[in-house]
Amino acid sequence: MTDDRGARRRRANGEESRRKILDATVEVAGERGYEGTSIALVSKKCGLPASSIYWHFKDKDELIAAVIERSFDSWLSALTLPGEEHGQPVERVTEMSRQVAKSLLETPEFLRLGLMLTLERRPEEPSARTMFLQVRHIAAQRITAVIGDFLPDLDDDSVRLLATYAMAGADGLFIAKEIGGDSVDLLRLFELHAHVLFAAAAHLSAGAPPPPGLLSP
Amino acid sequence: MTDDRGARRRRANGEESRRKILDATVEVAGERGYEGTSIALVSKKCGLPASSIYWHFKDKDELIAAVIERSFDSWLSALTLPGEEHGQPVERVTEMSRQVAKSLLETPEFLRLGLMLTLERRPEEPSARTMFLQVRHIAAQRITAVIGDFLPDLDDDSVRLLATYAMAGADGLFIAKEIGGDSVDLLRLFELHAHVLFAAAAHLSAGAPPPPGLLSP
Amino acid sequence: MTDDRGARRRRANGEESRRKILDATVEVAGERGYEGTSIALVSKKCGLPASSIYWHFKDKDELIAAVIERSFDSWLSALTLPGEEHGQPVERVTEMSRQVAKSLLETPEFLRLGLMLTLERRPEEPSARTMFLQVRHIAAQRITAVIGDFLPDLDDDSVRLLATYAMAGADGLFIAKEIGGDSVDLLRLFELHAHVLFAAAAHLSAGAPPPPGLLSP
Amino acid sequence: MTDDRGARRRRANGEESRRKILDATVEVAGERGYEGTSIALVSKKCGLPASSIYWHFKDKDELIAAVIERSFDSWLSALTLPGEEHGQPVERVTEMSRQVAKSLLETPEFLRLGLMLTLERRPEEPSARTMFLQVRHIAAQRITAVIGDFLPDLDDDSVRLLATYAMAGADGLFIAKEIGGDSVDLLRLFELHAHVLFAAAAHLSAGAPPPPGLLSP
DNA sequence: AATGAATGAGGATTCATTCAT
DNA sequence: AATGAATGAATCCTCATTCAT
Repeated sequence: MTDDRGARRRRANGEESRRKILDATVEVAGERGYEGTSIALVSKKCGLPASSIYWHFKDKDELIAAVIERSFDSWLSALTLPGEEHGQPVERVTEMSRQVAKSLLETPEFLRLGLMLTLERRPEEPSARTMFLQVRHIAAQRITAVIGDFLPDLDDDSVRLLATYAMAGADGLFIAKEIGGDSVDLLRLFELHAHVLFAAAAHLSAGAPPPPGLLSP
Repeated sequence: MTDDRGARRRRANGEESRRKILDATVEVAGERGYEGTSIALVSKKCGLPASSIYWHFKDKDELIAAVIERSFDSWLSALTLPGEEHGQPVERVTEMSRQVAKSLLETPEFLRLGLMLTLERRPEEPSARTMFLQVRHIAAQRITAVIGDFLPDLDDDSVRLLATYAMAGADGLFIAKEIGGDSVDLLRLFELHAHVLFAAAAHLSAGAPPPPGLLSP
Repeated sequence: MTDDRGARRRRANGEESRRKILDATVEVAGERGYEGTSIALVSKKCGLPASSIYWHFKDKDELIAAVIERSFDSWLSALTLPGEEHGQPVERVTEMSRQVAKSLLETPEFLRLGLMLTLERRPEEPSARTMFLQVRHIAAQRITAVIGDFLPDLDDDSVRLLATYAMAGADGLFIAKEIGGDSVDLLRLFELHAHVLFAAAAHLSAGAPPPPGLLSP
Repeated sequence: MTDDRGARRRRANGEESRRKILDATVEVAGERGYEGTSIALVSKKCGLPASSIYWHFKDKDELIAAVIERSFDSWLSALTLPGEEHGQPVERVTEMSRQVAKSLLETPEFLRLGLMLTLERRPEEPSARTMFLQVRHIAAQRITAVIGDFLPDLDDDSVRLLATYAMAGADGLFIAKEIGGDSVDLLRLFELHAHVLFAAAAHLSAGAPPPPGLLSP
């Protein structure tokens, strides 16, 4: 049995190698961004020679795009959103926020790398960046759907605005956590964010000048 | 006279060269981040040879730190905050938000580069990153002061939480604008953000007073 | 029956694969020479994985040698030389020239690749080069034979010189065509070459100091 | 004095370095062609690190183009063509041929590399190839001029044909020498070539006047 | 008869930086 | 105050080839 393992080690195993490469790449790219990710470093981290990486991925760009894709998938699946059947809006949105906060605490590489790619404005858009914007678009659509569901009276424009604001808050809070470290209570901030979204919704549906103090108890 | 002029010229050129280098660097670094900024590219953009850049700046790290510093200064000076004497809280905060939104639209390189540096988690913290965190800390203190001023009843913890939330919103909205481009109405979003901050304040001050120490580790 | 067909199919595929590889290699090597021909490129062109190429050919050197060999064969067979029985020398040589010109127009890869290999002076003579020199030697012998046949009075040295000159002309004209493209009338040039060979023969048989002006009308 | 030399060695000397690089490159490229010429090999031959080569030349392509240009110049200047004032046509052309033969024996790298580039048909024409074709075009014009001078009665088409034939002969004989080595008497072959050109001229001017337009497509 | 996977060596080129002038 | 030239380390990527299946 143990002998077998030794043999297996020597045997080519594409699937596993691919996984090892991706694992190493998330780690490196999540720390250092697109340019900072060198094939040599990934190679060292995953134990495979650089040329083997090129067997599995056309080039660095495709490698990082693959990382984004996989990270998003695993991040999404880590997000066990509450069913739609129970609970009141406030509680459900709060629960969602909590889920997102937790997932960002557990797998921060996905968003960190994605935001780094987003902020880069290089001439030749790397496909990794495009990939992130795509998966982000998917997330945005989900949020829009949820908001439209919860607040059926809101016009489309306001729904979109609210969705943008919701995502922006998540991005910003994530960054705050990255900077502040342990001194930042991400869960509480996300709770606040959830609460506040209702205020925003009220503000938007009430139309211009929302009566101040409406939201305070 | 002519000698004097020649001398002045030469000295002036020194400063002009420095400026040209910094100008080129904001452009490049704002597009490509820390690693993506190469001395050769900066050299090509500013027309001066690479070795001249090293006459003005010790190394790449110091160059980018200088860029951050200068960008922050010019960003701050573009921020003509309203005096504290007039207006109601709501209006004043709204006006502040508008100012910030406008400044981010005008000089986005500062925050873009800063956030890129922030997200990078490289082993040897470049002083450019540290520089950004410092200037960001200054900004955070100002916001905290303003909030404490407006809402004197709020406990310190809540003020800090609110300040964090305020900055996070700004960061997130900036990113949303970077991604969405013209389809994102940054001014309106910042207005919403201002409103929302009051709701958050209300939530924090009225809601079950947060157990002290919850936020600090 | 069906089994048989399956078996035959499989065996036939072996040969077909070999052919596909050779086809791809002529194309690539005719364009880029020995060094410029990469197994990866050939693999992409023929659709078979690189390792399959190594099943059919020991290494790159042998692959290109095989290409040379096959190209020479097909070039030779495209060369329907006139029988020795009929016609006068002038006409027969002219016809030969025409044939050679036509064959070079139809399958230029053979000579192009061959000349590329010839001009390369690398330390370790690749067997591909040797192969070309061998087949070239065969061609040279044929020409020598033909010349000796036509001009029995010529001494061996002069025959060899003439043969060399004949081949050199063919090579040079081929190159001229490669450079000049459509603006070069290869057929007419080869006709001229044939004519001129007789003048050369006359010059050589007349012995040293050829009477100047003998050839002018 | 000797000390000075030691110091000079350490001192940067662009002109000399450039020359050393070019010298090394002719040697390598003349032997191995475009693809076979590696920057590492050139670096080793000239003693300068690879990165220094990139200070003097944008890339490999430009380096080899520069080699072609310089080689052609030095080849041309090695060609001490006889003055036009004295001698009979036959002798003058014979002398010219001898000069060309000698120059090709002395500096064969120029034509060898040039022909190698010529034969390559890669998609992205390297500028080195273009450069060779340009200098070759200059040479062709000179030959055309000389022929037109010597044989004023010849129509333009025939002059061009003859010039093409003359150059083709030179190319072919050069290749014959490359293949045959010492067994090939290049000087005698070039003498033969000179003679033959007169025969060709006679053939063209006396023979049925070529139908005009025959050569143009 | 074929191929997916692996691999070390080497390819061209760019990097940040230095140094003599 | 500036710069032409140099340099070693690193960059991404391709090379020819092998091997287990």
